[in-house]
Amino acid sequence: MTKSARSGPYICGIDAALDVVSGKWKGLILWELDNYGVRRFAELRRGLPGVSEKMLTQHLREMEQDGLVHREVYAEVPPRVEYSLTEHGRSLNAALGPLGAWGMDRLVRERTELVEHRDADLLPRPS
Amino acid sequence: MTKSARSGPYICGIDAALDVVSGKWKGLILWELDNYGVRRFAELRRGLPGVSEKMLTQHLREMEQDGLVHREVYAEVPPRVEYSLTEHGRSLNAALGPLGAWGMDRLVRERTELVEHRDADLLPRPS
DNA sequence: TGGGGTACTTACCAAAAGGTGAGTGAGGAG
DNA sequence: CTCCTCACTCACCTTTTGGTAAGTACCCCA
Repeated sequence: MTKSARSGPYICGIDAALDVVSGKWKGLILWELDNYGVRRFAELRRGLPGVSEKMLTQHLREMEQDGLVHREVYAEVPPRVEYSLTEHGRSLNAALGPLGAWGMDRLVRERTELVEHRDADLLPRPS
Repeated sequence: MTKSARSGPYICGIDAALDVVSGKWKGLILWELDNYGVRRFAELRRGLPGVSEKMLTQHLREMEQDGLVHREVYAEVPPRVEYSLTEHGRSLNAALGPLGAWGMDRLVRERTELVEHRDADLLPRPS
């Protein structure tokens, strides 16, 4: 009961998936954890320029609740906490692959169009 | 200039893509338009139970700006406006496919776990 | 003794997102 | 004559989201 979805009900799978990745930094957290495998709190913070500590912990807790990340606490001093992706989290990242590619494509296209516009503005139309 | 991205800059493609689909109803709008091909405003409203007219127009305008949907206005009375996906929008939907599948999987798993929990609660442990 | 690092939590605030209810203006149904 | 439909727009409000700054408790380094 404590682990059920935070919102819903969902109409389709997209709904359910978007709910889990929506959050200013979640995409980047996923990407960072997938890239490095294991990361400590401060490493993540440094890897996400501009994130506040509050949001980082909040997002990590939610993703833990959602079964995406694993949190390992070592009872040392100074404290050490390591975050990594669960199997479920890794499968989410795989499912996000095509979307990421689409986004990259879009970014490239945007820049291309801007360049074209600049050229069109600079060059007088051939008469 | 008027058509550049609404936010950014983006760190990776996921970022850019999520920006375009984040919005309470955008996933459903995409799904509805992909399903039916062409939909009128009122049809979309009826297809998205609970959406407010304000949010529906707002989301449609943003998606139009982002080059995902095409808006065709017929100068008739009563007014008629038809929405459909652009090529870009259809490619986004394709890229969302795996994510949607992941989400469905997650929903099914969730229900399965609930059922397992219920069973575990109902059945006394074999001693 | 003072500063930095570890991984947080808490209170307070600002901005963004989203909902509500009204109004538009013409046509068609009752 | 009144209400409903179409596709919106607008003003106002609430909810959600995210940021800021401080505090915690202990350690290491100079």
